[in-house]
Amino acid sequence: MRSRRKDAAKTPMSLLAAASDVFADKGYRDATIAEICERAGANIAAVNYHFGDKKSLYIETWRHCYSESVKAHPPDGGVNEGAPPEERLRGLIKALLSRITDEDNREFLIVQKERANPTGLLNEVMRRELRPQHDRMEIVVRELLGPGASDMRVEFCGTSIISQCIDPIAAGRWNNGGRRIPDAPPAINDIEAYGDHIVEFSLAGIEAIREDSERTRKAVKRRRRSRDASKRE
Amino acid sequence: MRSRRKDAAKTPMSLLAAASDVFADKGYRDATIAEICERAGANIAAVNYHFGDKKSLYIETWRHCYSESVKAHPPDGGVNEGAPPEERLRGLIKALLSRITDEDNREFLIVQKERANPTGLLNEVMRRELRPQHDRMEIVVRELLGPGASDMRVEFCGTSIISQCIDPIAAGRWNNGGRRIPDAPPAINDIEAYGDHIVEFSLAGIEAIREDSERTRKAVKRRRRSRDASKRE
Amino acid sequence: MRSRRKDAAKTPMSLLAAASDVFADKGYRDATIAEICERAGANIAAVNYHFGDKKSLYIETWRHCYSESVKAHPPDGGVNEGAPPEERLRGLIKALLSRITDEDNREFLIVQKERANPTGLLNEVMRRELRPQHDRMEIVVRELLGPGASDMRVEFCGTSIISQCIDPIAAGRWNNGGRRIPDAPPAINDIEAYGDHIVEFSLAGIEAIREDSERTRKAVKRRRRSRDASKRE
Amino acid sequence: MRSRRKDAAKTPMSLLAAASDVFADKGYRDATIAEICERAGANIAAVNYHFGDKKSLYIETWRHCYSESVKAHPPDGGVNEGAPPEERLRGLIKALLSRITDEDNREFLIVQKERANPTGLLNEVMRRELRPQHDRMEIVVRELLGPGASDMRVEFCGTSIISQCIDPIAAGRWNNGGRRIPDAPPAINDIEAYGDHIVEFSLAGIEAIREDSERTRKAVKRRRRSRDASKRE
DNA sequence: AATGAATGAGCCTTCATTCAT
DNA sequence: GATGAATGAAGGCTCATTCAT
Repeated sequence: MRSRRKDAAKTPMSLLAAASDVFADKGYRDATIAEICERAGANIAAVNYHFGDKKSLYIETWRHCYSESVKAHPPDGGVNEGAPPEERLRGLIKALLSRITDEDNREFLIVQKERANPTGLLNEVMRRELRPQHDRMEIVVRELLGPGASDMRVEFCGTSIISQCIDPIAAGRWNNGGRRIPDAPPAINDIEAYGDHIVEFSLAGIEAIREDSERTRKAVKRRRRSRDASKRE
Repeated sequence: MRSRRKDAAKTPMSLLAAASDVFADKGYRDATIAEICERAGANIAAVNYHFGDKKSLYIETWRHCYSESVKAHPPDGGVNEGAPPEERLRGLIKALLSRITDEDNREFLIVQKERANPTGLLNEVMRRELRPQHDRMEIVVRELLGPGASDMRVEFCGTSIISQCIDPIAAGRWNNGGRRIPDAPPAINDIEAYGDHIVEFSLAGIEAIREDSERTRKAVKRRRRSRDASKRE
Repeated sequence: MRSRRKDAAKTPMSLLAAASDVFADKGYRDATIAEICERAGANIAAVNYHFGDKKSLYIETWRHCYSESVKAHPPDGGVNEGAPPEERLRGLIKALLSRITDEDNREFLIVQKERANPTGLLNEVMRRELRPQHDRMEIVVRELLGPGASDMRVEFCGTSIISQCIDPIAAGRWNNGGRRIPDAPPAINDIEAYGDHIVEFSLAGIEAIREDSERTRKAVKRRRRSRDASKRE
Repeated sequence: MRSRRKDAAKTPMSLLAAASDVFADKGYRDATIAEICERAGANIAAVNYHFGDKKSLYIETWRHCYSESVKAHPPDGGVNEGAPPEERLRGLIKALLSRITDEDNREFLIVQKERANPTGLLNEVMRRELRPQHDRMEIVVRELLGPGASDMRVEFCGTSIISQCIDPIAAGRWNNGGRRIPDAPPAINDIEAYGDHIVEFSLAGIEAIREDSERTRKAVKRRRRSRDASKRE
C-alpha cells in the first residue's frame, strides 16, 4: 500500500495536469469537470474539493502551465544581455517561437482560447506574462531603432515582430503532426527556418523605419530651424 | 399591429443579425438560441423553424457576415491591378486592416472564435475566404521578391505580412472603444498609421529577403560552376 | 390549369392516403403531422384545416382504411352461407389471413399499433369491426361443436382460431419482403399452406372439444340421474 | 432522515421499477423520463446519471424485467424432462400463460409494445428470449408429431400453440382487473380453463396433422413403389 | 379555400455543484 | 481527507396547433 502522506499532493497535481490538457484543448467553457477528473483518475468531486470551483481550477491551471513554460523556455533565448541587439532580438524571437510551438506547452493554447473567449479570469494573471514580454521586446527594438525613434514606432515594430511569431502558430498554420485542415493556407513546415526569416525580415524592417525616422527628425529639425529663422527675420 | 405576411422574410434576417452579434461575441458554444431569439424579438422555436438547427444557423450566419464583409471591403483596397506591386501591397494591407477593424464586421470575430474553438462547421466554407486571401498576397509578394525566390520565402513573407495585420486586432490589442484589458500591452490607437508602418516595415523586409535570395542563388551557381570545373579537371 | 372544383376533395384524400401509411408505420404518437402533410404534398396546416386536429384525422384514417379493407376482402371468404360449416370455417380463415397479409391493407397495422398503445380514440369505431368478426366465427364454431357445447367452449375455440391467424402476422413472423429481424423465430413463408394448416389443426381441435363436451354432458346426466335415484331412495 | 450511503443501490432500483411500469404502460416513445423519475421519487437527472440515457434505461429495464420474469416462471412449467410429451406440452403452455398473465410481469407488455413500435434497441436482447421459447416448443411438438413430420409442419404447429397463448393476452382479451374496452369481443375470465382448452385443442390438432403426415408419407411411398414397379416392367 | 410563418409547451440531455457519509 | 450519489438549472430540439393573410 502506498503511503498516504506522500500521495497527499498527488491528486491536485493530477488534476492540474489533466486540466492543462483539457483547458488547452477546449477552452474554459467546453472543458468539463467530469472529463478533467476522469483523465486525472480522480473523483468527480475532486475539483471542487481541492480547488473550490471550476474558475479557481482554471486560474490555478494557468499559473501551473505558465511556471512550467517559463522554466522550460527562458525568454531571452539563452543570449547574453551584453550581446549586440541583433543577437538579442534573434534570441527573443527564437525563445518565443520555441515556447509557443513546444507541444508540451499548454499555457500558450490556454491564452489563445482565453483571447478568443475571454472569461476575464486570467486578466490579472496574464499581465504578468504579456507585459514583460512586450517590454523586453521594446528595449531591444528601441536600441535598434536608435534614440530618435518615437514611442509609437517602437511599439509598432514590437507588435510587428511578436505578431509574426504568434499568429501563424495561433492559427494552427504550422505542421503540428499534420492534423490541419486540408486545403487551408500553406503550413509552416520548418519552424527554425521561419524563425530565421522573421529575424532577417524584421531587422530590415526596423532598419528602414530607423532611416525613415532619422530622415523625419532631420526634416523636422530643418523645418523648425527654417521656421525659427523666418521668425527671427 | 404590423402585417405578418409582408414581414415574411424579416424574422430570418432578424435572426441572422442577432446571431451575428451573439456568435461574434461568444462563439458557437457559448451562444444560446434563447438569447439569439430574444434579441431578434422572435420565439424560441424560430431558429429551428427557419434554419433547422443551431449548426445550420451558425453556417448561415457566417455566410451572411462574409458576404456583407466582402461587399463593404473589396479585398484589393481599391488599387488597380495594373499598379506597381508596392501599391498593390499597400492596397491589400489597407483592405485587410479596414475589414477586420470594421466595428460592423462580425465575420472576423466569428472566424477568430472558430479558430480557437473549432466546431469544424466552417471548415469548408472558410477555405473559400482564407485561400484566396493568401493567394492574392502571394502573387504580389512573388512579384516583389523577383522570379528567383523560393516558394518557402514567398510563403514566409506572405505570412509575415498577414500576421502583422491580424494578430494585434485578434488580440484586441487596439483601441476599440476603450473596452480593453487595462494595463495590458499598449494598444494601437491609430490604425492608419499602423497600416503605413506595416507597409514600410514589410517592403524593407521583402527587399532584404530578395537580396539574400539573389545572393544565395549566385552562390549556388558559383559552387555549381566550380564543382563542374573540378569534375572536368 | 386544373379545375378547382374537381380538386376540391383531392387534398383530404391525399392526406388520408399519407396518414394511412404513416399511422400504419409508426402508430399514433410517433406519426407526425409534418410528415403526413409532406407525403401528401400538402401544407403543414392542411390537417388541421381539413380534419380539425390529429385525433380526428386518426379516426377518419381508420374509417377510410377499414372501408377499403372490407371492400377488398369480404369476410366470408367467398364461401356460400349454405355451405357445410367446415367449408365456411375455411372461408373465414382464408378471408382473415388474406386481409391481414394484404400489403395494401393499412387497417390491420393501425389496429395492431392501437392495441399496443391505445389512444382510446378507436374504441368505439373498432367494435364495429372486431365484434362481427368474432360473432361470425362463433356461429360456425357453435355449429361444429354441436348444440351441447357451453358458451365458454365456443368462445375458446373461436379465440384459438383467430389467434392462430393474427398473432404470427402481428408479430411480423411471416416473410413480408424479407425485412425481418434476422435470427428470430422462423417466419411463415407460405401463407396459403399456413391457412390450410390452421383449418386442419382447428377442425381436429374442435372435434376433440366436441367429443369431450358430449362426454361431459353424458357424465353430468349420469351423475344427475344417479343422484336423483339416490334421492328417491 | 434516511442514510444516503446505505441506499447506494436503491435509486437505480427504484428507477428500474418505475421504468418497468411506465415503459410497460406506454412504450418507449410515450414514456417520459420525467414521469419515471417522479414515480421513483428521484430527480429528473437521475436517469442520465445512473443509466446514461433513455435508451440504456430501456434496455436495462427489459433485462431487469426479463430476469425477474424467468425467475418467477420457469419455462418448463415445473414438468420433468422425462415426462411424456403431452405433459411437457401442458407444462410449456401453462408456463407461458402464467408468465404473460402475471400482473407483476412487465416484460411481456414491453415486448408487445416493442413489437408494435420497434425501437430496434431490444432486437439483440429479445432473441435471447424468443428463440429458446420457440425451440423448446419445437422439440416437444416434433416428438408428438413423430419422426416423419416435415419441418414446416413442426413450425406451423408450434406457431399455432404459441399464438393461442399470446394473442388473446396481447389483445387484452382477458379479464385483467376489468379495465377492458367495453362491448369488445368476450374476455377470457378463467385463464386456467383456457390453458386446459389450448392443451386439448392443440393435442387433437397435432394428432390430426400427424395422421395426415403419415398418410402423405405412405401415399408417397406407394406412388414411388408403383412408379418403380412400372419402371421395372 | 388554403397557406406558411410563428408559437409555446414539453422532452432529453448536460454539467457544475452540493451533501452525507 | 475524500468519495460518489444526487441535484437543479439550463440548453437544444420537436411538434401540434394557431393566426393573419
